[in-house]
Amino acid sequence: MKPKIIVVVGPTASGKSDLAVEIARKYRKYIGEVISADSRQVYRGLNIGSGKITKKEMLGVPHHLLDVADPKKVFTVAKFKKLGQEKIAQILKRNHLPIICGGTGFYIQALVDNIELPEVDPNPKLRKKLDGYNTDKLFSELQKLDPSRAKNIDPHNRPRLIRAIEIARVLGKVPRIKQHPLYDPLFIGIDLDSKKLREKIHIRLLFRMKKGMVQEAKKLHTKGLSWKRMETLGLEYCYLALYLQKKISKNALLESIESEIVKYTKRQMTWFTRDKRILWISPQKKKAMHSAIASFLK
RNA sequence: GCGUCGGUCGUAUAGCGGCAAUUACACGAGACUGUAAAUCUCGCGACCAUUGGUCUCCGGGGGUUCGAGUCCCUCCCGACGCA
Repeated sequence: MKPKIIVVVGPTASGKSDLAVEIARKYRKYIGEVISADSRQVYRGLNIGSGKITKKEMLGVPHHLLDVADPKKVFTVAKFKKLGQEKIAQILKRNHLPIICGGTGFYIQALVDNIELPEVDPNPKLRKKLDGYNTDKLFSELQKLDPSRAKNIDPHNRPRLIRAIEIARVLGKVPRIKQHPLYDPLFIGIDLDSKKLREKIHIRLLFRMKKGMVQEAKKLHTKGLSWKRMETLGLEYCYLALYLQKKISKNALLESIESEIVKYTKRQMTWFTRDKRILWISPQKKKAMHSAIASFLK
């Protein structure tokens, strides 16, 4: 029997963190510990802007994989998967219940389904060279190395083409993706209608501005995070970086962040709705959710 | 009142006689093998359809032309300049 875990998913601002804490505290027999699955909350110092849960909001529930990386360096799915598996093992050893909670679909898939990622380290030299090629050339290069991968890959997506070539160079080809799940997951998805979600996004944004999101970004920069790097972090940090460099106005800052977040939630939903295991729960139907969890844990 | 420039698909913009009409944003749908808040694809007048077809479109009205966002006349609206 595989160990049981709970997975809480949903778009940004839907209230995942609170729900995870609630679940962690609800079942006395199973003491819950939360593992965050968020590609930005892993970084130290990205707090308000990434919507990281505060100590107070944790209500004593242990949280893992927050603040485990230096924002100056690139964190990856592979690292996340490794750390996540370690954390889950530790939690299970204590006889506690792991609750994975986050909005980064790829991270969740990697960890929960234990997908086998090709063990090929990034090769900066090769990447630099390949970056000089035009996209058609990258594609034909991959076709030569691994025709079957070339068939499935998006021929316009340069970063993916480069990574595929990088792998094929070392392994001869890009291995077919395999998964060997280690856990028995129950997926809970937070189901909010888009109007309600937009409202929450708006209110939350204003709240975070008040809490000092701009100052946070400024501080990150004085501590050595380059504007360029901050821009690649996306959403709020991207526009905060532009704003602090005086490239956009305050109005543009707020408008851009808000509309980018809305777009991001759509991309998240595109990912999540593909996973038929997810039990979608609207906030009014929490009772049904809890009874589903209770019977799952039996 | 005179003069100049301009009014194009939600917004901004291209177009200078063969056009359902460029590009960007917004919007919608979707993909996802180590940057995943990233990266990328498709659609965006309507209706049918397999390639394709039919209709309606560029401020209003009229005209020239086989054919008009595109040229001419006129009217309406806006910006700027001169009064």
